[in-house]
Amino acid sequence: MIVTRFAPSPTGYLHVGGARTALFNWLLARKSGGKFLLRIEDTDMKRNAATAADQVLKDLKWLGIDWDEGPDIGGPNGPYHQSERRDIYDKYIQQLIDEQKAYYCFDTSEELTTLREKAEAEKRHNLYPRPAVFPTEADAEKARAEGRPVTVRFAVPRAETIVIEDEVRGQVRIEPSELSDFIIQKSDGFPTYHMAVVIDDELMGVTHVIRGQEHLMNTPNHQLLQKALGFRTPKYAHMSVTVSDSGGKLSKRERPKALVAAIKAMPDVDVQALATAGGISAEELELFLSGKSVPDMPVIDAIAKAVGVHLPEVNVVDFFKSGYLPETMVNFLAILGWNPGDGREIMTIEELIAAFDLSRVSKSNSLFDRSKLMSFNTEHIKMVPPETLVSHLRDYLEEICSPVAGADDAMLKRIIKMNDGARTLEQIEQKTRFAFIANDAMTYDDKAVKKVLLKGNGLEMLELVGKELAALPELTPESIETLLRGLAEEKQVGLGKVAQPLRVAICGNTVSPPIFDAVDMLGLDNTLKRIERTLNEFQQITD
RNA sequence: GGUCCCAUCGUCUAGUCGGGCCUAGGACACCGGGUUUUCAACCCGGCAACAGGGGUUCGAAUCCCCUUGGGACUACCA
Repeated sequence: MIVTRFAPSPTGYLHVGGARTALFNWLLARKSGGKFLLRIEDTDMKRNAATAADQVLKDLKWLGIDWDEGPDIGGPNGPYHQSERRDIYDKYIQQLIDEQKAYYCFDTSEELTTLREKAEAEKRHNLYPRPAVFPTEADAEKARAEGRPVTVRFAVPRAETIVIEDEVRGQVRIEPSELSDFIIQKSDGFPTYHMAVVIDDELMGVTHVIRGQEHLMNTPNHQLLQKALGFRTPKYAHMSVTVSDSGGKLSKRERPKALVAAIKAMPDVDVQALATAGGISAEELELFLSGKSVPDMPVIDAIAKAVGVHLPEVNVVDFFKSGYLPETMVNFLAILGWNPGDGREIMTIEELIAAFDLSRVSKSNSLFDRSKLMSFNTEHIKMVPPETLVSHLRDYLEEICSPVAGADDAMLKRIIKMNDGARTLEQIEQKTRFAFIANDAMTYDDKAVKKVLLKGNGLEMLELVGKELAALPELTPESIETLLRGLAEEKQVGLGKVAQPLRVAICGNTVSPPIFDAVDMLGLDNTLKRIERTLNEFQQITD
């Protein structure tokens, strides 16, 4: 049976690169009827954030990726937090030391830095100088007593060429003479990633490791460790990196970077106001702007909102908040560096599972193309079953605290129907919120007012429309249509001349659902009030 | 610098393993036109690529070599 896993370190929100790795592992497991496990790699005590692991689970669930064993549901091979597996790792580390396959080291980090700099200056590979005779347990005790850091290094066997049989890259050969003795246990007693991953994958029965290309050069170390411990070597597949359209690897740093750039491009910046918006002090904001520190994501989001800039999405939640569907994300991430081979691109999750195949994973890096993502989202909004879309829209509206969240399911269904052809849930929300805010809370878009109301006889037309609407015996989308069309014909103008002033009067801008629906949704009373308010507000300007 | 990986339209890619079916196909973006009460959506059309140089071969996008370009790694991070 195929067993795959996703093993994030809980350092923050799940970003799209991680989501893609998780997805490929998940697809392979689901396709083959195997198992997919989740493991939290929290051996770095300095970097762990308590809530971050929960957020990653939440993001995976939103995407529809589920797991058969994991930290929240347990399983036969737990615990699934590496921090809770110390005794297991200790046992194997001791075994390697006893067998003279690993040895104690007592270097300080300063000494290691010196070693590294020396190698760099001499333009050679930084190989750790292995002692001829390994220190004993007594030596380690003594070092500990003296307060020196004690680590354990793996003595890399310098024998035959290491061959990685990679499912996507084919055979990759590495000479062991290039490999330095690497640390398997840190001075705080925790294993390093290399040690923990090898032990856990063995004990958890993992058969296929799909991970990012950045791990390719770690694989010889892992294979050597497996051999030394008498473990199996799972099948490996190293996926290409996803690069950003702003250049370089798609990384979490992109959002803060974009925000700093946007703020610096502003002519005058009220630092205090922005700091308040983000909930931090002006000093903290200054540090951020000068590149000396990076605040947490909620702070970044809040400031971006205050500034009014759209930051590039990189975390899974960012896409949620921008109105993308999980179905879109899964489809797009799957198609990034993989294809079913028959020309299909827009696919449901079920279709992806059925078609997935490691042999069709691409070797070259791919760029995260946001406009293609947008197009995928448009397609999925059309494809998804209506009930699913209603539930996605509700989740979205609640997440962004939209006034539209007050609508019931029937209303949401109607909103969706009116917004046929929308590209994102965000667009739907923006086009619909006019009907869910108080009449006097509505704001007018300057350009729209100038173009539609102040130029030509827009206000005159609006006044006329208002009078006719007030006299309408029954308000339905049909009756409004009849009225407006009749009016346009009577005045010998296009429907736009009649509809646009009305649109600006009730929505404040030129973007709205079809005007007949918009009026019907707002109701006659509110429509007339907004027309009156608009006339009052702008009539004197034209005089 | 060293080790390793990669290289087809602007972008994602099909075709590469098992050379001829490739005057290189699709999708997104872009441009032009149509439809239209706004924004979208939708329909029709168009632009556009085998990184360069050597080989091998009757024949190369496909096999080999070199160059160039891009990327990953080079931590007591994972």
